[in-house]
Amino acid sequence: MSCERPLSYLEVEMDRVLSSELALHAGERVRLAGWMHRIRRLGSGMVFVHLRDRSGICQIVVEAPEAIASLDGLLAESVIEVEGMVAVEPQAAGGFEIHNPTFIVLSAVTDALPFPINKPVINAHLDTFLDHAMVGLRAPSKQAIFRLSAAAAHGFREALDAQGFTEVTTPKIIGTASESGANVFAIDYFGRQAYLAQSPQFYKQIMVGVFERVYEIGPVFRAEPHQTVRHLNEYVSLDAEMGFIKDHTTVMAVLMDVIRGMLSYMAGHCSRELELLHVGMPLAPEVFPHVYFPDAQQWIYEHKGEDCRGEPDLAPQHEKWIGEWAKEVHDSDFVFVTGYPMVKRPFYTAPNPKDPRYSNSFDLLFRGTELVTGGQRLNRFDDYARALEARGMTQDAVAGYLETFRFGMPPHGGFAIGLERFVMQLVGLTNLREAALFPRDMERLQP
RNA sequence: GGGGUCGUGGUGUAGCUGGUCUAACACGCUGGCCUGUCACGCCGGAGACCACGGGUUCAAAUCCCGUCGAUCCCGCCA
Repeated sequence: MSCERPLSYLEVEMDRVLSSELALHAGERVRLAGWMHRIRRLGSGMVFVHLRDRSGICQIVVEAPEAIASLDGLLAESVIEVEGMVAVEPQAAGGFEIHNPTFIVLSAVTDALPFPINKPVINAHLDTFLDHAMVGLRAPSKQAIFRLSAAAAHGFREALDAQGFTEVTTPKIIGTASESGANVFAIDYFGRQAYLAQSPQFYKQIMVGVFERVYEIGPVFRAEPHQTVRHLNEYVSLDAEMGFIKDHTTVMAVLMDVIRGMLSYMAGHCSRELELLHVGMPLAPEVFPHVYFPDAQQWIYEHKGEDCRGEPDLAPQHEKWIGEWAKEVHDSDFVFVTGYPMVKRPFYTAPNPKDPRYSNSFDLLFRGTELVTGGQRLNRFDDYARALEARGMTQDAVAGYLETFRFGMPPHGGFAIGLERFVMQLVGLTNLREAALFPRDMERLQP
């Protein structure tokens, strides 16, 4: 029996140079590895290969006949290892390129891609793209979207960690369809009926009783039969919940801090992606403008001539108008709408003590689209008992949840940001599906 | 769930008031030319019985009906 020591990460990576690091190795012979992003065969003895790795793209100039021959028949996306000389070359993008290369083909591609992915614009319908997302996502412009997505989540974590929040993960398979029974997916759980969680709401509140401040990044599942550019049946929710608040305005203050944290993390770490996607940072003032729900309706009535006063909710068009108002009058791409009517909010929502028709809750609109919902929750058991009764719900269905409130819960509240929506609005995508790696909607389960 | 629009080579489109459409263009693929390309360029080539089924007509990619698929709006939500 042999007992060979596996190579460490450092040893494995030791002599691999990334395409973005050529400047550090001018005049040296280096080894690179990656995908053949593009190959241009100029006649008689000159070939340009663009090599793509996780750091970017660099150019390799091939002139030796035997090196050119080693690339025969290879199509884009072949995986190759290259050894060659780093040369200073003003003509090359970035100022450096690889000369006198030799190649090892790690994985040859001989079939044409379903559509070219090395063009500035991907020329494929969204549906076609999604059918081939496994390879389409390699396109730099598509990569950039999901690097931004990752950075947004990172910024969210960083901002909340700094405020003493603890990250938690809660079950996505749950035993009771609690919050609003109609919108959950039922699954078979060893012969019993179970459901996919449509929100970590109950668990994050429970965890406030443990940690005071918690957050969670995870998928949520909505069995809503919608077919629009801003809905998915599975999406990533950035959830936060905190105890010992004054009311929903405390939550709003934390949320503003988080949004700014997300944006500044992206600005600091994703300049390349932001530039590639032509994304301008949104206007996010120190304090986001906010408008009380009935006042928003009154404003719409007076300025847009549409009378939605008394309606329990705002329509997408109303949200667009509010967003325009915030931008024009307050130089902000973000705007809070506070005090949504209690009838439109779930049973755990805390009412406005001065006018119990309205709630201590809010939505945050980002460029005219709903991005965040949040608010203050009830925190006393008796209030829950009354709220459930008023809605004709039984305590049995949520018994475990209610135990939390029987044994002492502080005034608390929280919010949930839709990650894909955030990225969609930031980048200016026209369809939320472009902000999800493998989106799930009513029709799509693959890939 | 209600309504609108659309289905043409691998991809994106043109054609669609019926008639040399033997289906055009661009990207991709492919043969050739070019030693500085980087959305290279130039000359050739392959590849689509026009989503599927039925109907009208002398004649259908084109008009009608149905089916399937896609897409957008509304409702609902993040």
